[in-house]
Amino acid sequence: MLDQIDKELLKLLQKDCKQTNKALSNALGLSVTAVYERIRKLENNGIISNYVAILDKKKVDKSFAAFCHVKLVQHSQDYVMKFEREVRNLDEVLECYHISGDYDYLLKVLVEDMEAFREFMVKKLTKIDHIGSTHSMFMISEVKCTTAITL
Amino acid sequence: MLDQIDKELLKLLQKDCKQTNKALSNALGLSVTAVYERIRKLENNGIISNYVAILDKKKVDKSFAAFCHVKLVQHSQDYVMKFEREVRNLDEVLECYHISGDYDYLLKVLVEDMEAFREFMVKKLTKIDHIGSTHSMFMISEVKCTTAITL
DNA sequence: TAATATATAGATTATTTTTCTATTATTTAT
DNA sequence: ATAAATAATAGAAAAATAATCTATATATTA
Repeated sequence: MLDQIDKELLKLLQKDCKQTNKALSNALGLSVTAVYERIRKLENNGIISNYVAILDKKKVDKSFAAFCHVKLVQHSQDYVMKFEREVRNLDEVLECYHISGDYDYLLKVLVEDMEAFREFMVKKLTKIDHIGSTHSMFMISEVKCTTAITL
Repeated sequence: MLDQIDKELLKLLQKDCKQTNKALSNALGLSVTAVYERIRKLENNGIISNYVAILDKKKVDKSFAAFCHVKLVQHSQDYVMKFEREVRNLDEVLECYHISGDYDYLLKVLVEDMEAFREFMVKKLTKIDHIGSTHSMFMISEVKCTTAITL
């Protein structure tokens, strides 16, 4: 489905999606139209889901990251649905996964500082019903953070 | 530093960075030039760090996510530096954070399936020197996954 | 309040994307 | 193997967009 050229193209677009088709065509050794058609196809079949601007966390004063484990008191369909819906609406939560192990969920939370995190926990996360327990870990430093999937 | 218009603009660009300046100008009630100049400034001062294509994990057959805790045997500058350098070079590791708590690091690993994960652990991660212990959790489902920071 | 700096709008130019047509590869069926 | 059909590519033309420039308005500071 994806040939080697597509993979190379996706690698380039995952690094910088604003480079011109001309630049991409040079890098790939294709014509501009060939690149254009390949991108259009990748967009249409949903392999490329969207194009986004990535911000510098420090420069926008959101450099405090926490990872929160959450356990629900019960796992009824109802409680699960409600929790997931509410978590999706929390701006501070960038990622949330249902995971295996001692806890049910792992959340990646991004705020300005510890005080903001405390506020988030007290006023938002633990206000969600049916949360049994939580356990948080704090980011000391970021070693790697990319969105690029290697194909 | 960032006024309300900038924040609104960044929100739009974090959702879709390929919309035209015309579309942005309509949404913001500004002229195309005003939008253009604001974006240029946000790029130049590094608030926008880059523009990337986001791929559909399932469609590129990388829907198995794992979160690995890693503890080093020692925390000498040397071991730490070496571990971090090697982890950065692993394509399967999209994110790696030095964190507080029982373990030293939390890694987000993305591969095709459990077998690929096993391979990753045996052949790559645990091949890195000075790793004391690891503990992995597996994603059962993705509740939320965004790159957009709310300002 | 005047002087300076900053932000905006509208018009123009340069680039880029998109469309179109023709040609070349690749696949499929006979 | 070969002809027919399909898909991919290239180059040229048209349409859309980005980038630049000049002038005007708005805000800041001395």
